[in-house]
Amino acid sequence: MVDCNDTCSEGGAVRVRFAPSPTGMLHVGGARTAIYNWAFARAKGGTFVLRIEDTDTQRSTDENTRIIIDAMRWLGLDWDEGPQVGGEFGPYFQTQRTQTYRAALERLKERGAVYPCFCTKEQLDAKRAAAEASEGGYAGYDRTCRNIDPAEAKRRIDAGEPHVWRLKVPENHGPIVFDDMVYGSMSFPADVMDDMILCRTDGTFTYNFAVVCDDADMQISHVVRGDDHLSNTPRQILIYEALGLEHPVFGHLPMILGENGKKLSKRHGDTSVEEFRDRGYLADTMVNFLALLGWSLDGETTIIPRDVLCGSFDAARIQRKDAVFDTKKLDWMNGVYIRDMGAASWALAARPWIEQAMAQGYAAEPKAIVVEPAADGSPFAATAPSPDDVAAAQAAFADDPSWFEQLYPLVAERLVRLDEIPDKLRFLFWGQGCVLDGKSVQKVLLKDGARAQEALGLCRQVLADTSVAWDAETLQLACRNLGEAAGIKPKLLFQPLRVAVAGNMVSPPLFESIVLMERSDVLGRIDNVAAVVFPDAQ
RNA sequence: GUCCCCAUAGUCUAGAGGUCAGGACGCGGCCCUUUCAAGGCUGAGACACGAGUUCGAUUCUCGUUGGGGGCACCA
Repeated sequence: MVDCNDTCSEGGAVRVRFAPSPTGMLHVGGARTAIYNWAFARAKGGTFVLRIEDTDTQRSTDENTRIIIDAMRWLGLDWDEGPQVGGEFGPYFQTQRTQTYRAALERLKERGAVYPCFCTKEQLDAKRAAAEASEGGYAGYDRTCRNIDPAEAKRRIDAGEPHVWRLKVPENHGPIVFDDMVYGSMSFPADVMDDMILCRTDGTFTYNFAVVCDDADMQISHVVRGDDHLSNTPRQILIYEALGLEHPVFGHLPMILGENGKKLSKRHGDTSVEEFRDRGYLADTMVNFLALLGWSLDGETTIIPRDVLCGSFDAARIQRKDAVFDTKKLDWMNGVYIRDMGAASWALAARPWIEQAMAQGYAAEPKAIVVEPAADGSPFAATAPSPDDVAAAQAAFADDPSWFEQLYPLVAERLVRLDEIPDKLRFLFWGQGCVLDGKSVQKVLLKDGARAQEALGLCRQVLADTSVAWDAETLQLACRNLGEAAGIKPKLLFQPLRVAVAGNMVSPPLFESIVLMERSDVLGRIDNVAAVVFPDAQ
């Protein structure tokens, strides 16, 4: 490991970049790379550049660019230069920088550091296939065109023969060495380096060439990127040397692996940050969790607010070992952040799911009591809300957002993800209807000798008494006292009420929930449930 | 085939010659409790293996094994 302070102070201002290619959504591995660059820049008072590497026109799309930028904004990784914010080293899309690559290539031609190659793709594929099949394996381009006489080459180019430009890797170069910010002293033998293609037949430029040009032109001081580029680094250094430029400091990050220890893939859960967002993980959680995958503050602290992260990010503490993405820990951390965020920001972040809960609640309303079989263990059958239900939910939220902050205490300690909200809060919006969980009905309301019907009656009596304040603590005490007088234990008194009101023996706090509902709805619901569950009673 | 990297509990990690190998997630138990949680206390659980170096290795060196990555007219 290299002491970064040395390299930083020598090089002057810290300029780092995150350079995603818009060939897909923002992958969590990419997000972590972005976080490290961002935190490093902030910790060093440097500049964080966002650059879109869209040289692969086949796979790059504007849609993906938009998604990636949105994800960066959502994560709160603000960039100082790049798309939407500009900067003096723009443009920040590689497809708009071809002139600079062309100029660089001309420079290399003048220096005799490149040569044209007339081998066709088909010829190269065939050669590679043959080499791989043979004993020695493939050892790179065989340099057929490297020794073509320059005059001859010029003749063929002028004749319009298709060709690419390759880097002429110097003979007898000696090992390529550099100090990596995380891996320390690195050394690669130069004689195994391929004469890589810099400019394709169609005149477009390859990644390795484009990054070097861009990083040089944008005066990037530290290239912090994924481990998968470690082997590319000596090739790029060769290009810097051919161009007569100093190379930046490199820092390579270990990979993020899936729970199976293999490369993270869609097969084993979500991989893009927008998928995590849509499942109700908070941006703060993602930044904290990802930051800790391969880096530690002190080995003890796990909850690290972003201001601490970008205040104390130390590249020397970046791990060299690949890390496994642990969803269980992510869930735990999200719960911590939810408990910590406060009602106002929760209501804001949770809005889509609260509206969903309401819409589903309305959809179930026709005052009908539905008993769901408990066979599959799922508490509720999904009832599809109508567009009207959805519109009503949105209107309610828009009407008085602050009302919804009252829901926070009901679920703050019970949520792992925001997308669990509908399941937990739907019952509040059922009106006088109720979707009863069959298992809960059996185990609580119809339990032998539990006096459930009596308990329900007692509670109803309290809830119907308008002289008792509609306040959670007051109602709870009044019920408790009545139950005590009747010789019914709290558990046997409250559980039946819980099932009648929430439809399930598991729910958010009972009376805290009840006081958020209309008294008439609560009483009506209890009556409706009783009528269904105890039909012969009266 | 070739080049490169990595190796502390199931997982994320602290550790940089002498530590009771520390913390976190998860898991078990107890407490709290009208459910579920949250919270508190507590328990089990790791230095991949083999040689060296050393008075002494988790820590340094080499090897083995096991993982991972690169070697494209992809990025």
